Amino acid sequence: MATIEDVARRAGLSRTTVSRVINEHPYVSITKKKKVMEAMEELGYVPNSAARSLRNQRTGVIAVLIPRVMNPFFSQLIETLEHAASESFHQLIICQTQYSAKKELTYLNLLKTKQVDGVILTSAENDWSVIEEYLDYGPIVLCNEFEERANVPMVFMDQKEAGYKATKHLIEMGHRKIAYCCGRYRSNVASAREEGFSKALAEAGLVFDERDAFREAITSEDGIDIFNSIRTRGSNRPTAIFTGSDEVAAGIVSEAARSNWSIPRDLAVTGFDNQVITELMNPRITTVEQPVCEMALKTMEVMMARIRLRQFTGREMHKFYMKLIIRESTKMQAELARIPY
Amino acid sequence: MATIEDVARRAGLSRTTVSRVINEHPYVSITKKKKVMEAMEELGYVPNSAARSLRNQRTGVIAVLIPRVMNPFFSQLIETLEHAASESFHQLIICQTQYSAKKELTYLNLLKTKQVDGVILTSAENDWSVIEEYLDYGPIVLCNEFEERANVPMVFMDQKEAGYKATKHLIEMGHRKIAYCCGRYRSNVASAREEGFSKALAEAGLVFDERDAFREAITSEDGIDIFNSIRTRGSNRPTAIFTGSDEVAAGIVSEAARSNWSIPRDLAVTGFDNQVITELMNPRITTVEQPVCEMALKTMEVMMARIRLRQFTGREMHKFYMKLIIRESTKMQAELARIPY
DNA sequence: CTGTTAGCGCGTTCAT
DNA sequence: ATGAACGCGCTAACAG
Repeated sequence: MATIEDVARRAGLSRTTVSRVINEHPYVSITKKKKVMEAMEELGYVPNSAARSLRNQRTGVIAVLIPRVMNPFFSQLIETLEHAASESFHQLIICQTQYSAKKELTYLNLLKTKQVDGVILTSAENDWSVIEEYLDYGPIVLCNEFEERANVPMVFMDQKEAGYKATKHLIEMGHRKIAYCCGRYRSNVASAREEGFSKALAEAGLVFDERDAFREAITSEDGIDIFNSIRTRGSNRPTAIFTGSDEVAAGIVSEAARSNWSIPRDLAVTGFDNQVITELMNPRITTVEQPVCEMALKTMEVMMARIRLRQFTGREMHKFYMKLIIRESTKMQAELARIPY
Repeated sequence: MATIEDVARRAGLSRTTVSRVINEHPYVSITKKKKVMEAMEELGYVPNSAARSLRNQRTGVIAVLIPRVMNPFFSQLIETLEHAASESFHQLIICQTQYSAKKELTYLNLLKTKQVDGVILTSAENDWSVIEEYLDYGPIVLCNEFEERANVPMVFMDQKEAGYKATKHLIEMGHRKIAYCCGRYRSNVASAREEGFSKALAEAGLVFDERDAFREAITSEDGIDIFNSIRTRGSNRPTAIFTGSDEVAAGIVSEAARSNWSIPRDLAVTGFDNQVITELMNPRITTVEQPVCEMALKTMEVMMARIRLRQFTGREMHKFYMKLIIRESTKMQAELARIPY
């Protein structure tokens, strides 16, 4: 491996001059600059990043913590985050917490060990008081996740509004008994959605039956189970279900078809995230679209600012809003056709 | 930030002793070891990884290059790879090439800059002759991708067999005119599948009509387009289609339902990868299952060996085999029911 | 404009 | 069993 020293010798100059060329410093004569470039070329020289990090006290790397890459919402987020990062000449490293608090801490340690300049947290597994301590070592930005007590930037969607509007839509479609379904219980995201759901119900004078709550639904298989538990229930079944995940919704729709239920007639279903699968199912699934790209861009913008200013603490809220996409899983085709566009 | 020096002072010992404790070196008395541990605890000391990398000439990080995290085949691969890496006390960094040759080179440069100890390549975008040069800087292991000329370890599935067996299944179901569909043209993976496809056709005395070839199909939307191009073709339509992607297959099945075609009666469809969606579509989709976990484990095992031995070149083939999963998109439900299990 | 020098934090001889 | 000293490769004063 060629080092900066080798390049300097070959060019007949000092390390400093070579370093200046690398870092596009002014005050280097054209001729010497050219000499250095040639030497670098000939030796196939590339700066050693560990040495640079050590010297500069920064790595140019940002960690994004997500639960799992297989979750399409998060992988879509990553797509945009990465693009934005490279625009700012930073690299992204993607860390999967697998919903494990311990793994999350392992990755937060990247800040301590100086392997990354900042951490983007999309779904906190640990209590905020635990996470907060890492702010001594670098900036943390919450994206998607939010936390009342947190003294850091937060970029998130109004989840309460999402729960509210989707549920209100179901009510407008004539449903009076609506089931609720979300992923892990203790997430702020889930509880905000539930608030919105309850608010819509309350406004319509409806009651929320705890038997209609499913709070551990993540996969399409969970959706299948939920459908069957509804189907086999004798009387007093819900006629609609709000879900916090397109995959779960797809599982419900799929299993409903196999049981010869007609959707939305026998059961109306809403999903969440507007993933590809919602358009492939039959009927297509009504869903909540999140402004993922805008959120990702804002997140990176805020992160860059924090890194630049070395300002790790300080609350900052950036709220985004959803869009309800109405399809056949909640509205009869005939009704949809009547909508002018 | 506390450094090793701070810890040494606090413990009233030398840096060397502290370093020995950190690296679990023998020849440190119990008492002093305890003292060091205490000092580290009190100061919240964490070793600086840049300094360690610089000194040790290794980072403990491995890069995995994949086209996109949103592709479920690759994200599943990553799940297992990451698990295996952490078992070997290594970290994984996930790099998306976005099918861009230029981006791929950017990431291969991580080897040159010593940011990673090795690179796992799952889908090569550049010609092998270009990639080969990076072998001067660290080990490269091909996983999923393969390349006749490559002098590195390759872990892959027999794609030709997959194309052959899936196609043979369609022939056994009575089809005589079968369409072929794959992703990007110039991939070795795709061409091996096509070889198998052609072989099955040839054995049955069937001809491969170029009008039945679709070679740019990646997304479910591509599947929709393909279905419509088949549907609107007047006569001489294929009665079955082999695809190299479950998403494309799902697009076809979905659009077929909307056009009131009956699958598999009007068109039989096979997918690839056994993704969740194949079980959610109606009918469920026949597909090829790859031994993803086994391949990931072998890949990491081989990578660790190469890193340990500092042996970057040397061909090594690890071939794995597929499993055909037959469902209703190729076989009438009545027929499937007759299969004993 | 250019070179000399002094660390960044750590691990490892080589002494003792 | 412990410590002193060197250098991994790079950049930023400082001096010219």
